[in-house]
Amino acid sequence: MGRAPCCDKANVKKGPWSPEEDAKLKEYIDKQGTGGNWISLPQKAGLKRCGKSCRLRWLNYLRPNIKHGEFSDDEDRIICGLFANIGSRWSIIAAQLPGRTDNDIKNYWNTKLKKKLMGMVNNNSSIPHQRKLPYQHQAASFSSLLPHQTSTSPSTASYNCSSTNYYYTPAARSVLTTNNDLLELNSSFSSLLSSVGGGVVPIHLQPQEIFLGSMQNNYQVNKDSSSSTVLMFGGDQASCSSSDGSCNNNNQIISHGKELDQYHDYRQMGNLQNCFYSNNSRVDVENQKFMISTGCSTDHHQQEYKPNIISWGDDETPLDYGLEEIKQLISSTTSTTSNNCNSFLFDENKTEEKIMYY
DNA sequence: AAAATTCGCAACCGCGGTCCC
DNA sequence: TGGGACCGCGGTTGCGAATTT
Repeated sequence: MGRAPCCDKANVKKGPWSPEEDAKLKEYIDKQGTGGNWISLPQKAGLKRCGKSCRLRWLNYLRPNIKHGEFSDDEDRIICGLFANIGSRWSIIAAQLPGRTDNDIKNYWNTKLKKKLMGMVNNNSSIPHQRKLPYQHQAASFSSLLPHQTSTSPSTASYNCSSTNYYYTPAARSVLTTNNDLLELNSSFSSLLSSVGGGVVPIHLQPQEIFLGSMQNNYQVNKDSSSSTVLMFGGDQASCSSSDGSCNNNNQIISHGKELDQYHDYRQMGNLQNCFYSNNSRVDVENQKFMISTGCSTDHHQQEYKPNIISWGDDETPLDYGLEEIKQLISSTTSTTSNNCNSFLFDENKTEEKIMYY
């Protein structure tokens, strides 16, 4: 009845493989092959290991043509693309990447790629001990890992900010440059924003203040100001679809309803005019944080706000995203840029009060 | 310089499907 | 045909290395 037990579990070695064990296993398989039976292999090869362990060691480390080291941009794109389509089917993804193992890809995704995808615009400076790339590097590397696409979104947005006091944090500085009174969104970040469903919000106004990034310390909004213009970036719906939302283009305020307790509607901060933001951008008044995201879920019944993609500011961004959320993000790189349905675009021929949605 | 913390990766674990007796 | 072993996969863990405090 049935087969013999695979191994004497009390008598097998566990833990890291020694070079001697590696050599034994490699030599045996080179000469004899696996024989299609991993369970009997360790005994034949003179190893005190479980067959499962031998198989894993061979497949993930010893077999020929295994690639070690950095993943290329192309590999990143393939992984992202496949993950968006099939999820964490690592063995299938690995089949598309010669020399890479499912374990390798899984580790790479969990430790680097996911964070690269989610956190590249996040200023995590408040998070202690966190290793992070320079902002420029993060933005550049992120944009390069997304699936190739063609976008009709402008690659660079410029904003006439002469006679404007503007402040931006180091996080914003990495994606914004000033050039003869023009505030420009770096092309790499601009394309990134559009690729993840965010958009550029160029407005022809005469703002008094522009705040980008964290609103901590010196970057606090002047709550008494009646003329501050605040630029925010983030994906949005093409219409005011929120059930409790409002949309007031005439007053140059685009908002999507009252926010939950800790995430106030920006308008509640004062008499701010010319406040543009998407329903996915939030200002955490209590903690004075500015957050953008390309997607969020607001459970009105549970009174819970869950930013799930990007935050920007001195904010501890949750990186523990759900599979569907990550897939949604990656998927949006193709769906939103192909039809621009989520991107803000400014129509130069229109009046300053109007923003067109495409 | 030492301790604390976090990261990265190899290896293990457990489960579901398949195979074999 | 049923029960148990095997296989392969994805999730999790453990630990050394790296980094920060």
